[in-house]
Amino acid sequence: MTPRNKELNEKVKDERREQILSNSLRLFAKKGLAATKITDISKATGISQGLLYHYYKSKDEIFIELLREGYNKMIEAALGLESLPLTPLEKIKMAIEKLLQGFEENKDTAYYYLLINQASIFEAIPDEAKEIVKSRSLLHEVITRIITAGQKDGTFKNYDPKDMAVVFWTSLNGLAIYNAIQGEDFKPPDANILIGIFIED
Amino acid sequence: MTPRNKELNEKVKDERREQILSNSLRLFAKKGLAATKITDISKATGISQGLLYHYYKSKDEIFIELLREGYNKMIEAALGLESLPLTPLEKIKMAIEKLLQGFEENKDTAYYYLLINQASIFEAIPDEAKEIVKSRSLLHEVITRIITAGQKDGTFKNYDPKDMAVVFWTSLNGLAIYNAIQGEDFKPPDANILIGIFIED
DNA sequence: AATTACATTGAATAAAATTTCAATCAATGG
DNA sequence: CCATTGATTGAAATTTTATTCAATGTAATT
Repeated sequence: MTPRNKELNEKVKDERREQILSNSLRLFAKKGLAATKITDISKATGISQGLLYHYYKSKDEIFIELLREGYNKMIEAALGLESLPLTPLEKIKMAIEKLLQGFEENKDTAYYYLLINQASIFEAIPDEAKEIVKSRSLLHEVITRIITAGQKDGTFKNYDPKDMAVVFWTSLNGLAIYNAIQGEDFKPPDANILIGIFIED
Repeated sequence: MTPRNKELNEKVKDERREQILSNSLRLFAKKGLAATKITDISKATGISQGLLYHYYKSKDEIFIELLREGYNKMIEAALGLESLPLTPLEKIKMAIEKLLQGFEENKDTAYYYLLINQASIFEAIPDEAKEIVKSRSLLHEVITRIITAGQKDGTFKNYDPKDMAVVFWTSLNGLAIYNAIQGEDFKPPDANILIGIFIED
């Protein structure tokens, strides 16, 4: 009865979704949600506009899915890092280095950062997206805990750990944006400069 | 012949322009260029859509004027700072403190930052805007010079001054964004944390 | 009070973008 | 090779946004 293998069909569908998401991520990051038109996405993906609606019911839905993906990746990375058997200083170093390296190697890392920024800054984004970015505080909490531990063991400077976490995230975020602006020309600064925020060297 | 005093008329016109610009700045910063509609601007300014076109021939034109204003303010501030009779360390301190203070006191400061970011990041902005943001490098150069001076006199750490300038600007930029996200809740972090990038303390 | 200049309006028009949908196509199991 | 399913298309319909413009209002000048 079934005219086509169910699994294969699902696979094709997943691949299409994947293509749409990956092109949308790049476009949203480079042009912004509002400036990215449905036709931009379908053209970039190489499909008709109609087909896009077969997979997603709106641009917003795609944006939300990407945002959720991005957030999950970041939170996973942060919690993973926290649970590693490393000293607080090693954890902070690793976070900075991995991120800088991520920017260079894989554009998606930076793209997700830009998406999250858009969702955080702009009012004109879907409510569901606004909900997702509220979990931003979770990331601050992870870093705050690592910093507090680093202060207890005496390696870190003794400023308010929340302030330090703010500086940590905002600096990396600033670098993500700088990376996006520079494009191919991006050369990450020496990670030790940033580490100087946390320790005397 | 002239039915109305020329100067008064000019003054009224300037005020209107001012109103339009000030409302546009806020809207562009909070919603982004593409998501800000002409009707948003006219409604916020309390004028008809038609009148908007009497003053500016497009949304882009308003954006470009604001961007130019913002850039000029920043470059003026940076060059002014550089020429003050202060030590390099005092200059860097002053830059950080003034900026953090500016964010708290005057929303426009942060709004201009967001505008510049949009113009830098997004592809879908007018060519003229792209031209303006190229002068971003001027700001990096000013800070690089101050840092180099601070290294000569022995107060600053000895990383590549260009790298340090990048970290300086990206960190402040990150804070500007954080400030925008937090809104009224924004509490600037202790400026000394950032100063730790430059000196041992 | 009449004239003039131009700010201002609001609605009409044009352009752009989104969404829907009937028709076609392609693959597969029977 | 036929029937079925659902992916895919392209264009029509709808909605949103930008732009133009004829008509009106207002205040200063003569």
